[in-house]
Amino acid sequence: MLIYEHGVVFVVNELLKLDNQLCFALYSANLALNQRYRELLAPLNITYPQYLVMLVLWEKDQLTVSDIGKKLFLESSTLTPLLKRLEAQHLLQRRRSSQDERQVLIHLTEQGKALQEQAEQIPEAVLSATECDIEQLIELKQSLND
Amino acid sequence: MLIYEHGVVFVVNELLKLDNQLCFALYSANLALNQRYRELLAPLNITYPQYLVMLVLWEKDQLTVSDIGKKLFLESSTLTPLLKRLEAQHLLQRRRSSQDERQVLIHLTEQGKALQEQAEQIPEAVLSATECDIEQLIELKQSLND
DNA sequence: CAAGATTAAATTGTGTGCGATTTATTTGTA
DNA sequence: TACAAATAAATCGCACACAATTTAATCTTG
Repeated sequence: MLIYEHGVVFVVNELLKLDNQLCFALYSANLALNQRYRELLAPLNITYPQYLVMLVLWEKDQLTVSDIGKKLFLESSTLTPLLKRLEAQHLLQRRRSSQDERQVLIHLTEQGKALQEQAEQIPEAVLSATECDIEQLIELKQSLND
Repeated sequence: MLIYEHGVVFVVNELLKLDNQLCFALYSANLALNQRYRELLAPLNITYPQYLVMLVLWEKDQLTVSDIGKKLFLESSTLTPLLKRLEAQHLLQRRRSSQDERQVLIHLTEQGKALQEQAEQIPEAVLSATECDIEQLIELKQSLND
């Protein structure tokens, strides 16, 4: 900013432009991802966030709302209604913990467990098919979560 | 799937796992992005999608709703209410085209134009600051938009 | 043990997003 | 020129997503 002032300003502007493009790429990639999963999950009658919750529960059952929230970076204000919808579909049940009545334990129903097999038969991978650089995105996500 | 059946199944499973991780990385990176922009844009009193619309209009004014939709991959059902909110903030105006009364032309107000300078003074870049691989994500976005 | 602090979910209000449909206008064509 | 098809926005219903607040239970500390 001292001698090469114009140059520095230019570089900063270019960086901002690139940054905008980059963030927009992420934003619109996410839109496309949702679109893709909407079709893919239509036979299961669940949305992508609901699918994520099911993935978490298939991995480990009997979690609390905030356990799930920590794993998925979601607030109870998002999860509570979402979980109620999954409960309405008989995929899981919500029950107050007897140890700590503040907590609500989420556990899969038989139907919820059965859905896993159906989900595994969803044919193709969504992103891997596009043969993109994989590790980099995961690193990107890591650095975003700072 | 013929001779190395178990091996293939394993590879497919691993691919699906990786795919889930990758999509989740994208999903949660997008959550983090929104979070970051929420803070950044708080002084301007606009959301990230609203900011994207303003970016498009700063680049080229007098676009129709579907012009903006094509650039941002958004439907009129998303844009119409969003544009009404920006109009309510006096950042733009909506006017039926006289050439084609079906179209609605969006044009910036003086206040909307003035916001650009304020936006440029938003200090740092959001993503570039994390020094991630940049080209790769843009490529990823390209392949997602197939 | 009682009162305030903390914690876990739920609730409320606002703003995306999109599929499906509707309304109004324009285009195409018989 | 009339009338069906196509197009552009808008509307409606549903599902996230989160900030701010509320409710209920538990913990802490005097």
